[in-house]
Amino acid sequence: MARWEPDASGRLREAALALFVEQGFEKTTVAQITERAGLNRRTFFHHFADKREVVFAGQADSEELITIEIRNQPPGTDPLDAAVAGLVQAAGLAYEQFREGAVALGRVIAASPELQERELVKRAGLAATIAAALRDRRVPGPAAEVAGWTAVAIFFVARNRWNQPGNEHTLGELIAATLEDFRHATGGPAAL
Amino acid sequence: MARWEPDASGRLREAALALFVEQGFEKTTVAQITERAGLNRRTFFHHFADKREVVFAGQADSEELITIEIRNQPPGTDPLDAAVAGLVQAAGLAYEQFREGAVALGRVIAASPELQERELVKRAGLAATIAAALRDRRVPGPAAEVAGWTAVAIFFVARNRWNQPGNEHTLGELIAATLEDFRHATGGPAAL
DNA sequence: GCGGTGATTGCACTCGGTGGCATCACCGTA
DNA sequence: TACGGTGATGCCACCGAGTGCAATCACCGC
Repeated sequence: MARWEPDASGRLREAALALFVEQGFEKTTVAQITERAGLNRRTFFHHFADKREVVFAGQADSEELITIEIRNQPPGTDPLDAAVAGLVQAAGLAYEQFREGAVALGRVIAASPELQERELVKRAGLAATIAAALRDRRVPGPAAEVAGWTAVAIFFVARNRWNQPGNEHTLGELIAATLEDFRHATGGPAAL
Repeated sequence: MARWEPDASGRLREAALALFVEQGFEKTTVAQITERAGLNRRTFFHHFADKREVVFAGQADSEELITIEIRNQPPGTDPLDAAVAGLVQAAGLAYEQFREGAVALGRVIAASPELQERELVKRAGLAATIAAALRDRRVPGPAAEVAGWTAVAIFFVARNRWNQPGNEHTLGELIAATLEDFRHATGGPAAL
């Protein structure tokens, strides 16, 4: 018989998310979380680097997947298309399943400046990953970095559209549509 | 005769930046800052919302300037060109003067994850400002948001090039060059 | 000289996060 | 069966950021 109930990390996460939904992120203390999970405050910090991390720990690290997908695009593919293809790939695995959970989490994050900060850090990491993958495809450094941020922006704009109440499309479709919108607006009549 | 030395806010900022350069952001406590400035710890938080804010308080709020400049672009101008024109305008005023100070500050920020987080928040605000200005020009919402982030990325990639040791160009020139790099890479041979 | 206003101060408090160490379950091995 | 290693958990003391509240003081207008 185990001295401790199993899956401490999972219990902490569950308790934390429930409390964040109930009373918001800032008003929830780590002590409350560990109390609900039946664990010690110190134990929380053995599983999560800080209070914010428990929110983002759930999402799979799809960065490697994205890198591979970008690398596998046919040579000569436009960098933005390649980057977006990588994101579509990752979106299929990580997002399409649990719309409900994602919406609840999104609300928690949207209500907390602290969590939005952390989300921006994640986005920056994603943009850097994409930029590195594009550089491997011989895209010049500055263009690769800008394209990385553009692809990330497309992804999150699409995710917001996907989270909208009346939405019927898949995330992949919305990513493609957002890329198209951007190209149409900026590559369009005036430029070139 | 004044009971207090004047310009408490300026003295705090000066003391803080000096200490951040000397020993880094995380290893500097607010107590050290106020001690050097000859003020009380509590007073620090009357002038700055938090420890990070003292780093960013210096930079002028050029967001209004950017909005106006974007609004003044000739009708039919490509959204990215309009956004970048706004940034070039702001860059001229805020950056071109003090290369040295900017470089030192850049190093402090680059060495501190906490400060980079805050910088990302500022960038997000900038992107939102640009997106709003573009929507005023009847650019559709999603495209405006993506273009906002792209313009911000162009700006900061250019700023990094501008901060590079051997650089001889102005920030404005580098912004234009980075936009050109991006367009060449992604609007180029494969697309369209 | 007097009252109002705003900047500064002092104090006590909460909370996030860390360091160090003890405890205990579990596992492989002798 | 005993033993030692490993990793998860618990406990305690501590630091530093940030807040709430009230007191103090300079300055300004009257």
